[in-house]
Amino acid sequence: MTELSERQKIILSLVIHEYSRTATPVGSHALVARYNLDMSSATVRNELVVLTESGYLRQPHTSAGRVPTEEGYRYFVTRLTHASELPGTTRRTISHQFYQMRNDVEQWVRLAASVLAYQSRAASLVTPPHPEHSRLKHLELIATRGRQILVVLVMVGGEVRQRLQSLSEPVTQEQLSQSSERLTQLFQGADVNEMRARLVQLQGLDADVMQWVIDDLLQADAIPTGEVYIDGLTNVLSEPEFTGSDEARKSLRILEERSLLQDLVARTSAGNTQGGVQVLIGGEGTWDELRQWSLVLGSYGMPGQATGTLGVLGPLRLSYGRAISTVRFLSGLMSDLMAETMLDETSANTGEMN
Amino acid sequence: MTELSERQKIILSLVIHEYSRTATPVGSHALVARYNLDMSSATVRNELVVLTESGYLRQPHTSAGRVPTEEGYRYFVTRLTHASELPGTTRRTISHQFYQMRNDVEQWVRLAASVLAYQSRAASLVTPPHPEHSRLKHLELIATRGRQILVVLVMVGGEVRQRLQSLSEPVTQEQLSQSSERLTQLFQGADVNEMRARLVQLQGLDADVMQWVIDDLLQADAIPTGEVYIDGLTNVLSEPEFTGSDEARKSLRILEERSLLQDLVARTSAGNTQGGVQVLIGGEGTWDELRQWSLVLGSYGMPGQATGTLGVLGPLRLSYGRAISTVRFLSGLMSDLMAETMLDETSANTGEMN
DNA sequence: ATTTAGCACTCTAATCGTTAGAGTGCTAAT
DNA sequence: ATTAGCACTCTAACGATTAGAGTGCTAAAT
Repeated sequence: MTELSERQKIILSLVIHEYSRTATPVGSHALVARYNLDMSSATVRNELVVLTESGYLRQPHTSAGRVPTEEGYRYFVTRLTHASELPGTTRRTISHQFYQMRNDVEQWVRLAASVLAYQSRAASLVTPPHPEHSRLKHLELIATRGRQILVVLVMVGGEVRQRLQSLSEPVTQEQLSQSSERLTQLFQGADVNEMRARLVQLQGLDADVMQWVIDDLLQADAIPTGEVYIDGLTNVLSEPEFTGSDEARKSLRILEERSLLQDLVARTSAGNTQGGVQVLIGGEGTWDELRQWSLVLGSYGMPGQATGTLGVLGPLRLSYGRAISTVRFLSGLMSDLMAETMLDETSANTGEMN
Repeated sequence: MTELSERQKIILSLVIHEYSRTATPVGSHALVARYNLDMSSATVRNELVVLTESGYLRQPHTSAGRVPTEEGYRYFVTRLTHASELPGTTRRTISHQFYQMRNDVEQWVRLAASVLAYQSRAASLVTPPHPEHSRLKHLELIATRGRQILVVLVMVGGEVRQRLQSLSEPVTQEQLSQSSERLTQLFQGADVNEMRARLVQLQGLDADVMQWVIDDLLQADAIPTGEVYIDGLTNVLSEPEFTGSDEARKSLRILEERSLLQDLVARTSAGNTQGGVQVLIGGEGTWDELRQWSLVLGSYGMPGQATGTLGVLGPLRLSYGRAISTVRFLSGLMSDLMAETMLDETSANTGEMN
């Protein structure tokens, strides 16, 4: 509501910090003792009353310490401008690990999930880069058996898609190779719309193939992203808030509700933002399943081309500073790395680059 | 130790069944009441003494009911010959779902994990099919930018591998295409050994490329399998044995120890076997991390070519009947489906088929 | 020779006061 | 404005008590 004094802000931060550590309500005495505050517990107590009345703190019961409310966390996160960076040595170590496997994007995803989970001491989730507007780079048709062929699509940006299809009648690898070459020539750099526009000019095998390709790409663009890698589950399962059976345990279901996560990841817009990083606290009133969770989300990749999402998932008393700085760092690192390893050579044509 | 009487076997089964249901020690009265046994609790009690002395049951404390020991489960599983099949309607539903997405092997894996978790009410794990002895079907080189090229390998069986590589000097797509065609001609149907043998005949770009291909395949064959899909975590997390914090919660770590799972999956040989399905109970003395878990493992695919593993992971009091029948059914279904969709057309050359 | 009824005994888990301690809010003094 | 002091509150821990489920044994019944 009303603006807080500087001292109140500090006390709020300390309460949040202490509660993050201990997961138990924090009282005035404990605060003064632990942080060597040069004021008395009574003074702190007075401030706590204000913070409680403002809705940033809450008392489980009359004679207990204070617990941050979702509002409290939000205020704290918004004010968290100084968002500490990761230490230099850590940054270098992580960069090094990524450079080690710069050839295998699939590996990045796992590495990112692992690093994120370790650094934030919470669960992490990472999606592979997903082309926002796929453009074809190369098309290859390969005979497998009888009337079955394998369609391999290489997209601009390096993504490879494959699909098995049945033809109405058998063809030779010879024919397939010719068709591949023809279609690659014709549709190189094209996106779905352009393909569809030019589809009418084709006939026979070529037309069939391009119809499949279009279907496949439409489907791929519609689904936000295939898989969500999750790591650090045990970090979060051992937190006290997820040991009680009823409400708490039910909320673990979100770890399996991939669809929910995809939904979430899709609209990385709601909630607090912190230097390119989104912070969702307690589901923000919208996602009921997330009432017990906080989510720090970032994205990586090249906007307009291929992007992925990465994030930290933990209890409300998540260590936001650490989570945010790690997400931000990885977000930048992976984006740089992507730009470096697979620069888009069609950008000249499309003019999408600035 | 000594052979059990028929009645003792029945009672053992009932104890296991009841304990599976309730997760609490089962006593003589409860057994008689619940299963309408036409004998008195005293008689049952006498038999329970025998079963306990034989090591199949155990008492948490003097005046408690009985709990099955690992030995007890093993005996029970071994004797479980009648291994009930899944009901016909269920089988048909599942088959239908698989046929729906017969084009996308990646989807099978997820579907299998989902079905397995649902049917067994436990966690499930499934690995994608992994070629045991990869043979090249088609090789494609694609220019990306400057000196970077994308190497796409299509293996016999349909697996597609991709890898980004840097050349020492730039080449045109023209050159790459020629090289692709040449190498595909030359190495079609070859496995790693044959590639290595014929590598010396090559030079320049071709030699470089084949060296990468060999490296990649060696690495791929060495790692048992890339990813292990897990589903149904919440099924297992809500079980009472995993709510206590100490020993129990620590054992959840195995869900993240992908390496352990891969190790396990690799040697599908130890432990009890039940019609092609492996049953590991309580780590079988070898895997300490699995002391609290049981694992029902099966494999699918075409032996000698590409196989994957699928299994159920749950507490010791897992519903073995259900788990085994589901694993067996899926194992067969997926094997059939694989054979059907991607028959190996080089088998004539290699003579590996019977 | 089994099977079973009966009974004394054991152990857990739930219930219920009791209490120590951490914390609050208020008032009066600094 | 801050703080010392104090009465008050509420939880969580502790201990004692008890209901109930279960056992093992003995003696009677089949």
